[in-house]
Amino acid sequence: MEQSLYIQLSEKLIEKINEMEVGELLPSERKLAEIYGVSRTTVRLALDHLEVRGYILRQHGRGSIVVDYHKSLINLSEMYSFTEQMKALGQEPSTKLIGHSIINTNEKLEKIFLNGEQKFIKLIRLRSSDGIPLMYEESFIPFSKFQDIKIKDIEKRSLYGIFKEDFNEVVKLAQEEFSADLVNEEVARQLDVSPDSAVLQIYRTTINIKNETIEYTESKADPSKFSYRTVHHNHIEY
Amino acid sequence: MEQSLYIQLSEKLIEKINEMEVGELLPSERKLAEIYGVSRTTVRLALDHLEVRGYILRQHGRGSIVVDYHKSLINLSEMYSFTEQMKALGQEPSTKLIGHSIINTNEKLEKIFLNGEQKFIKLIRLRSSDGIPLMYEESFIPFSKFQDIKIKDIEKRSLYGIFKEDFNEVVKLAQEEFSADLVNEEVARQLDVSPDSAVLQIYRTTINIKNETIEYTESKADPSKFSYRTVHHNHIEY
DNA sequence: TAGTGGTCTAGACCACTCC
DNA sequence: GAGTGGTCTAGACCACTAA
Repeated sequence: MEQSLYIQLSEKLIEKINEMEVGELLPSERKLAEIYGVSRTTVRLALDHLEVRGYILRQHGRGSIVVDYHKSLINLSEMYSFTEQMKALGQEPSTKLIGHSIINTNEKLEKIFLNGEQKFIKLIRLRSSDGIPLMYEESFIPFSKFQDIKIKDIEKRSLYGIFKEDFNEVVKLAQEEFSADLVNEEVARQLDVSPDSAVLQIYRTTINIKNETIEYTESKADPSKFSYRTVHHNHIEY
Repeated sequence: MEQSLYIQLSEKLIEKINEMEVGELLPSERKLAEIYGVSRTTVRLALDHLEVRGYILRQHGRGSIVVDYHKSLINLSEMYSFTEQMKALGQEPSTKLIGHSIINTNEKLEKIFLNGEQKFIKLIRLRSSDGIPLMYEESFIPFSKFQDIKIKDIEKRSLYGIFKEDFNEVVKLAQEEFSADLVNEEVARQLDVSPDSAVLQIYRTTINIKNETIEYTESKADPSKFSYRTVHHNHIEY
């Protein structure tokens, strides 16, 4: 599959940016268009892409400024994928499947999935990076859609990869909610933290291209080892 | 100041979307261009704006689908402003200034501000919504830039409003980090939660248009009353 | 196959920054 | 005033969805 021009251009520009210092200015949009033989529109699409991902900031009348926010970001507007994010930060992710079962629906799951599904597959996973446990995750996926999932694959492939390759379910969007909680005994043991310590609680709902909910996950992260960073751009006036 | 065409168009489209049902399709981009007498580029800019803010989803070959994610979101790519976000959710925000002092720099602040600033103004605020305390915030702003700040205004105006109107400092971008912690005695008392309960810990650094750090804030939120939601769109392949 | 959103071009004018 | 990013136009072709 041939990538679009502006994506290719943004990749070339990332290489260039990696050789530059924070605070330096990129060539102007018109110059970049000339250098790479594309229209200014395409250059702008590539720069939009880089701005959202924390490689540059743009300043009206001045230019595109190199920044390094991308280095410390778990997430910008990209989809969350533990595996991908850890690799991007130069760490070696691993997943251990602690348990799996088929459960009946309950009030909470009904409110989330809204499709009358009666049974769900529950997956309990421990996520580690460079061998250190970071997150304890309980995931729920509808049985009718994913009953043929290969349990053995779950430790080796990402859940979203399995969804796409084996079930043709493409994740379009995820909603996440952040909160905090105290650990229980089981989670404390798995994460190797003291009982009654605080954990970062993340609730994630993922939605496919047809607007159906296909996954709900509750994660508990050790706050001393895993935190979540994001960047907001100011688009509105104050 | 005249707003750009695509912003005006996006506002008109929000009115239209508010009269539609979730799941309905907007007119096609070409039709919208014709209806509103603008180019398709302008329509696309307006739709980009709406997609990022959770009003629509776009599906290649199908159309722009009305969704209501904007209703449950504390944040999309908009800047974080407690006051604005609470109002958007239909709640009445209030701020109580618990304390303020001038402090000397320390190792942590030096690493964050990186400009050799020697003194900082420290503000301790309690943020409430409809009279219920949600967040305990400690903010640090450079003394040399903001020494003339009117302390009395802080309970009445938003900090970012004061920055802009009184100091001509426009916030360009904010970085936030989410973690979790146990409350201490003072915070437990202020938030009216039991000692040793967990709080959502938020660290925020805000940066102005010249790339200078102008504020650093540590917030502790009561997780039973305040959580943080966000949406990620899938731009990459899995 | 018709219609949709996604990408891309060439060109124009405006608003802003910096000298 | 020169150069920059921001907005806008008119038009084209491609890739995808749905009937």
